[in-house]
Formats: sequence, C-alpha cells, structure tokens
Amino acid sequence: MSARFQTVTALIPAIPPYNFALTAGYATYFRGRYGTDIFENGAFRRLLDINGRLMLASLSARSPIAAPQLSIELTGTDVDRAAIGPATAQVAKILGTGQDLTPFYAMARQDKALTRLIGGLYGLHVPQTATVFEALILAILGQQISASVAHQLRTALIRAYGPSLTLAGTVYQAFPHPSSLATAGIEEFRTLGLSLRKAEYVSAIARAITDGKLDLESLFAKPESEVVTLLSSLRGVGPWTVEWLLVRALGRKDGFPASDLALLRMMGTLLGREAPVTPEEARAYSSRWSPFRSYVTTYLFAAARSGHLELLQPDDSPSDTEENESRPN
DNA sequence: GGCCAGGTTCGCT
DNA sequence: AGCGAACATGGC
Repeated sequence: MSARFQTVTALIPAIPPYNFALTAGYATYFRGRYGTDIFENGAFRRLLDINGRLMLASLSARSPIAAPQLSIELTGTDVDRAAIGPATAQVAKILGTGQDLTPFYAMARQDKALTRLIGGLYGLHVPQTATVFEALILAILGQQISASVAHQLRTALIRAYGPSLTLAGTVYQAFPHPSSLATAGIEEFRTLGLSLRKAEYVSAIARAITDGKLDLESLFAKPESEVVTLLSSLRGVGPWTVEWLLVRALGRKDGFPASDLALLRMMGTLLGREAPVTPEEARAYSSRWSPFRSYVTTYLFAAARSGHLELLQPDDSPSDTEENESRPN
C-alpha cells in the first residue's frame, strides 16, 4: 500500500521585522526537535491536521528580516489547492507571522533593562500553539518539574496518542486529539510517567471536551476576564497556567506568568540582582512593560533557552573581564 | 542520596 | 486567608 503523495506550495508574508530562524527556533525550544515541531537545516516542519487530513508543512525563508516571506510546501495523500488556505493560516499562527513588533520595540528601547535583550533577539515573534488544547495539555505536563522531565513527558504523550504520517521513511506526528486522550485510561498516562494528579487533569479535560461540556478553542475570541474565569475553573489549572496560555495559545500581548520560577530567576539577572525576584516584585516591576509583557516573557525565555544568557546581563556593568583584549581607542 | 525543577490541589490551623 | 505536604522523575 504505497500511498501517493501530492505536494503544493505557497508563500506566506510576515510583518517585518521577522526573524524566521529565531522564531522557529523558539517553537522547538532551540533543540531542533520538540514535541510535534522540527527545525533543522533551516526548515521548520510540522505535521498539520486540517479537518482530519494529515499533511506535512515544510517552511523556509530566503528573504531578509526586513522583507520577510516564508515559502511553504504541503505534502500528503489528500492535498490539493483547497488545503492551502487553512494550512497556511495555521502555520502563520504557529509562527506568529501576523504580529507587529514595532510598538513593543518602541517601548523596549526606552527601557534600560530590555535594550540588550531585544537587540540580541531582533525579529523574534511569539510562536503560538495550533490549538488551546495543545497548549493546555503541554502546560499541565510541564508544571513544577524540570524542563528535561517536561520534555520527556510531552514527547511520550505525543508518541503514544498523536496521529502520524510516514514520509520518505520519517515518521511525523501531530498533537493528539482530545478524543484520543479521552479514551486512554489514567493508568496508561501513568505508565508514561505522569503523576496520578496530572493523569487525572489531562483525562478530565479531554473528556469534558469530547462530552461537549468544554470548548477551549472558543476562548481565542473571548475577553480576558472570561478566559481567566473559565480556565481557572478547571482542575489542574492555576494562575501560572492561565498566564502561560494567554502568552502561548491565545495571542494576548500582556500575559505574564509571575510565579514562574525560571522567569523569576531571569528577571533577577536582568535587573542585576544576586537572587531571583519574588513573584510580587516581578508583578510590580513588570507593570512598566505593559501592555507588551507577553513579548518580554518570550524574549526572556528565548535568551535562556537559546543559551544566550549574556542577553540578560545588565548593560551598564563595569565589565572588568579577566581576559580583556585591549581594544583600540 | 537529597534536593530542586518553567505549579496545583488538598488538608490543616 | 495562609501554610505545608504530596506529587513523578531526571539531573546535579
């Protein structure tokens, strides 16, 4: 049963400045592969599920940051021109091509602590998840534990329950449907390494969706107050998860997970402190970044994930380095 | 081996 | 209201 594949191509414009490599890198945690997303050899790939049809999207950018254009190639057994619209819309959302950074940059240039940070990450947009469901499940899996354990759990869940398509010998996987997670048992989740609690949270959320009692995707168009109320009512969702989804799934500009341990450490460094800031300090200080705190959050995590911690160092430090090469002038 | 990780819930004061 | 314990598991 050799499937016959079709391929179609299109172009996606992005609002400049747009740095494709940085944005696709962020979406894959600068690891090359993370979860359903792959960024290798300059190409971002992800298996899309467009109304039940699986197709691989492969994206690349040739054009400069100031005049960005992404080329997309769709490959699958059921791909035709009609798939281009919905597929490009989904990828454009995932890679944040429609975001306008200009107002954020105008604010950040006036802010001493942010200047170096944004300078080193010029053109980074905020990647979004394809669905609110995906962001929520990933967030729950990542609560409290280290980034490496979170990576393991997320990978295991996607491998076990995500739809897959094999192309040229490579297996690609999309994020699991709510129905797949709803029919899986708590015990199955536990064998993947989830705690009993996380297994219960994921199971209950998936079942609520398939039962028609919960419509996460409708939150995208809802005002923030409603989003917060509904998400907070779910077991397993606290303040951190709500803020994380505002940033990562709902396209809000001013989300800020003030209780995030990593964020508190990064802010401490950014402000030239020895210790992490407290959640209260973080919240109070961050008000000056409003209404662009989702971008600040993303840029902080990008600096940490990409290993460029120097972007967090204060700019005005005297900087007496041991190996100082004498510089002219 | 112990403690901490990109939190949240639950049970006690 | 506020505080502490439990939770899974890899890494230091």
